[in-house]
Amino acid sequence: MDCSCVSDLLFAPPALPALWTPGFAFPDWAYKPESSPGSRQIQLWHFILELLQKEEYQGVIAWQGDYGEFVIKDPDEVARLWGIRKCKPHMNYDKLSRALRYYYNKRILHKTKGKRFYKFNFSKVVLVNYPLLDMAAAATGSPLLLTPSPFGGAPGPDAPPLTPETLQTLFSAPRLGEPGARTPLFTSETDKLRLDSPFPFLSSGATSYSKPPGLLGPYGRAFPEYPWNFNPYLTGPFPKLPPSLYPPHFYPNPLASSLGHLPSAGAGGGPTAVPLLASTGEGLGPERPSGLAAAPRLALPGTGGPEAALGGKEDSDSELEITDVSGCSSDSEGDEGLPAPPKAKAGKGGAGS
DNA sequence: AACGGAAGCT
DNA sequence: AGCTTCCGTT
Repeated sequence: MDCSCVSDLLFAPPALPALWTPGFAFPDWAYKPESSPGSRQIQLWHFILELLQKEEYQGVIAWQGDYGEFVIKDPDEVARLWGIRKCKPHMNYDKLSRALRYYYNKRILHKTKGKRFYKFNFSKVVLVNYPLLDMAAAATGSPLLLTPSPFGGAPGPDAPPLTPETLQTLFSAPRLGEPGARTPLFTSETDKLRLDSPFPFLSSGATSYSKPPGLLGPYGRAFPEYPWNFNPYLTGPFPKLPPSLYPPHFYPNPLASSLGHLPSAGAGGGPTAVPLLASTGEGLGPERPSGLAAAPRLALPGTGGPEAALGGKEDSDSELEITDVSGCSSDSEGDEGLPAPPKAKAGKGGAGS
């Protein structure tokens, strides 16, 4: 009750400027859990997403593999961070992974080959947060939404099912990265990138999609460029998170302060009402070469040095960031002054898998 | 390292 | 409901 954990503070009424258009700069669903009925606390998948979104944690957890795949490079650290967030000092990977396993049934996550490799089911995540979309789609017959079966009944060219471009248009994202270099998105070749690829997960949630060979091609392409303007591979600087959601307390990231407002491209009367569609998540990502994992990260827009954000130091990340459990009251756990020392990652240089 | 049952907590 | 804790099994 009195755990004055910051997670509670996340609730703080966003002093969001009118400039902030939910659904635009960053997928609204990414933080939806806090406000979703039934769960006022941060959810694990959300936290994971959060970490994945910050490059500081690349040595700990990072997108890797295809679409929504990520790997937990440093299980202990992830667990520690999670423990801090939840005021559960005794959290460990064993427990955390149990929670992750519960996601299997929920179809939010599933395991992929490789140790500590998991994969997000974005569509599920979106659906979870925007059940209305589904209904709206059904009701309005909106071409944008979940297309029942990409095959056979696929909408014609007239009613393209949610192509990235559609999304792009709808939620035109301020793409910080330059157009050509790392985010070629949909070039003539890629623009066929639509839902002609398997989309089983929508209805079945079965998640066994296969990538569209045609457009994915060999690893050589850029990032998937997710719809909703959220590209997991591109821990983009701009949209980032609304400061109010991620208190500096947890993420002393200069970004926060530089984010007074967001470059909501679609601003000016965009379709804010309906944030995004649930489909695509997995169907439309080209693959990402592992080599690109460390692709040049975008620089922060204008403000504070990007350097500050991540600094060149990946080593100190864990120590710099979330280590503060002071916000947690002891009564919520047996956490006495946090026995867990700022675990210095001994031989963690490479942070490799 | 991963899985999943079982019980417990909030 | 969403974990957390614990644990036997693979």
